[in-house]
Amino acid sequence: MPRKPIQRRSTRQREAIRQVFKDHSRPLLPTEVLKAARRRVPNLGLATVYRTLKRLTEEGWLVGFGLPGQSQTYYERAQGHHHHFYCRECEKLFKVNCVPAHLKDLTPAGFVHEGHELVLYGLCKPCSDGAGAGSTE
Amino acid sequence: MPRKPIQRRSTRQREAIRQVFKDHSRPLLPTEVLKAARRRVPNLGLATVYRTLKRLTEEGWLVGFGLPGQSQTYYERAQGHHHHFYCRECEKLFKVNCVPAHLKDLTPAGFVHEGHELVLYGLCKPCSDGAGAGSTE
DNA sequence: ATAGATGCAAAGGGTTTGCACTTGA
DNA sequence: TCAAGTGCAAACCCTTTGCATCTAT
Repeated sequence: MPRKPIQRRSTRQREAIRQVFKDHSRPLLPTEVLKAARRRVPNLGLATVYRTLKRLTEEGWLVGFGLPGQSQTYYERAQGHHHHFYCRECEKLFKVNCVPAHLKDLTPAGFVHEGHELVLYGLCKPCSDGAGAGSTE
Repeated sequence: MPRKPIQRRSTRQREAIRQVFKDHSRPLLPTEVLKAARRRVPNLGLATVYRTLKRLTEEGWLVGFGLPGQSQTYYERAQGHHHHFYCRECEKLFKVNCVPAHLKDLTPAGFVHEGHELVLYGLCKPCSDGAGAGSTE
């Protein structure tokens, strides 16, 4: 039986959430998305944010990822494969280029490599310079 | 003032938990540790497991890490730096060698690299061969 | 009209914490 | 002795889900 493709509607909430990601380049937490999206849809609910993030991720418009040791999931637009540098001082995330070849080489013989997740951590330039947190909003 | 170093006592619970990690080479979840340790200390509590895992990690005897997209934290003995390959089929974790130099090179200029976390994922050999899950207990 | 979407509150899963009791040194 | 450690239950945080209501199409 041909499964009927679920219809997707365009709602104020959904568009507001999409816009938030168009306005921010850095990875966002669900609560950050909620806060930002509420500027357009004041009574937006957190459940809707979660449902929408999940939906947009399934559609491939967003990608979610978690930091080691943190239970929360960050989301950002799915544009180009890259990784992250996490500053333990200001807790911001920075994009880092990927070197697929090297990483793939680590895959044990006979194993099928489908993807990878990498997080570097330490201090970002602003923090290592002794300055306070930078402003990479 | 010289801060008084907190005294560490040797208890049945703590030794039982340590023993669990000596008996298993693969990363374990807190509940798995609980289950295994209860064979020695029947009425061991989950809270004690969490407190002990935290303590042993602070002492450097264990290392904890999380898989992208999973909220749980795995623990294993801190012996030699390495990473993991996660099989999406049988959900087992395999050790993978590390290539520090390459990863460190990804660190943006001016940033201080203190560490990194890498997870490769795909199919392990047994699963890609069409066989059921292997037995890498 | 009607299936998809929303908001709220309740429920879930993992982890932490408060507190009285127990125990190792 | 007595502070460190433990067990239990309640509390927490993040996320999902049930359900009545709302709204694109």
